[in-house]
Amino acid sequence: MKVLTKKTDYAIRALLSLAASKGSYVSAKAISAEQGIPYQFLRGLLQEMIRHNLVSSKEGVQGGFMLSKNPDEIGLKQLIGIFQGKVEVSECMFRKQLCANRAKCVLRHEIMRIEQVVNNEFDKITIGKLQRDLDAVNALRPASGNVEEPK
Amino acid sequence: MKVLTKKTDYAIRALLSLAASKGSYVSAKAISAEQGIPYQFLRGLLQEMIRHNLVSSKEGVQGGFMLSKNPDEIGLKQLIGIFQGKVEVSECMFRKQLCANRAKCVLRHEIMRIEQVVNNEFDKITIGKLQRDLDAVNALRPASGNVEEPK
DNA sequence: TTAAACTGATACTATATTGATATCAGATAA
DNA sequence: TTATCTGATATCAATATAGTATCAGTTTAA
Ligand code: FES
Ligand code: FES
Repeated sequence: MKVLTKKTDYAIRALLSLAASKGSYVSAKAISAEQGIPYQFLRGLLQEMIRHNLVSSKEGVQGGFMLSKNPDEIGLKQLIGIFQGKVEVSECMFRKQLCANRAKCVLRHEIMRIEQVVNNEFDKITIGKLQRDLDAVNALRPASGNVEEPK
Repeated sequence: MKVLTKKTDYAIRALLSLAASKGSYVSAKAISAEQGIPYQFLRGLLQEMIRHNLVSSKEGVQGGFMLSKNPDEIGLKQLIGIFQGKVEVSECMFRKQLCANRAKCVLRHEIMRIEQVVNNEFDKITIGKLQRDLDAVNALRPASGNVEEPK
């Protein structure tokens, strides 16, 4: 059970790159290099995020992408929604007859409760929060961009 | 994002069938009919559950399957672990170099917290609990096995 | 004593999802 | 006026999910 797919993972990283260069355009190429994301794959993600009004773009030389929202207004819940589809219990409830009385279905009820909890938690994690957390960590080891790779 | 795949979904239902016939063997055919689970698919699931000591079997005529544990000792967390692989954050941490200092990685940290919560919640939901909840619901509408299908 | 009702074990197929590339047209700045 | 960008698609490969088929062996009961 994978919580975050590559798409969401990459999208978060890309947004963190954009958040770090607030106010100026960053090219897909630059983000790709910085975050190690396959270039064309990233392009697709950025276009998807344009459609959802998370970023805006500028074409041509020196063009690129920029956040079109406050980083605190971009939550993981939304990103997961965009790139993985919203959290679903299971498709059991779509099979007619088999789950009669689904309004009272116990299993469904229990899992929707968990769904709630998860969504709430993911909603609290925003790009802004991650950015600040990241800054805090970087402040502790101010030297190079890279530290020793843990086992 | 699908929380429960068919495998887990079906496994839960099968276990509920077994729990309802405590002490006697129930054939895969019977479970398949009762729960609307594709026969051969179900067989595979049952065998997998034997390997994990959740059920035991008896071959031949009048053979079948039986719970080999107390229903309260079978939690959804374990079932998800068996049929969907244990909950993982994302595979980002396996790509060497890209996530240096992963011990302090913010995103990873946040998501592992959620992972904890989810696992705890899933662990609380056992076959025994579902069975009791189910009984309670059935007690409210004691007549036929089926009620009107909600829209 | 044998046929029907079972499970064990495995191989296979189909479909969907995920991850990744490739192309070409058009915009823009130097 | 060309190199650097994005827009928009089309395509492809790898993996995961869902479901089917087959055959061997066990057990019960007629
Ligand atoms: S609605 Fe499907 S298991 Fe209940
Ligand atoms: S360990 Fe991979 S994003 Fe942090």
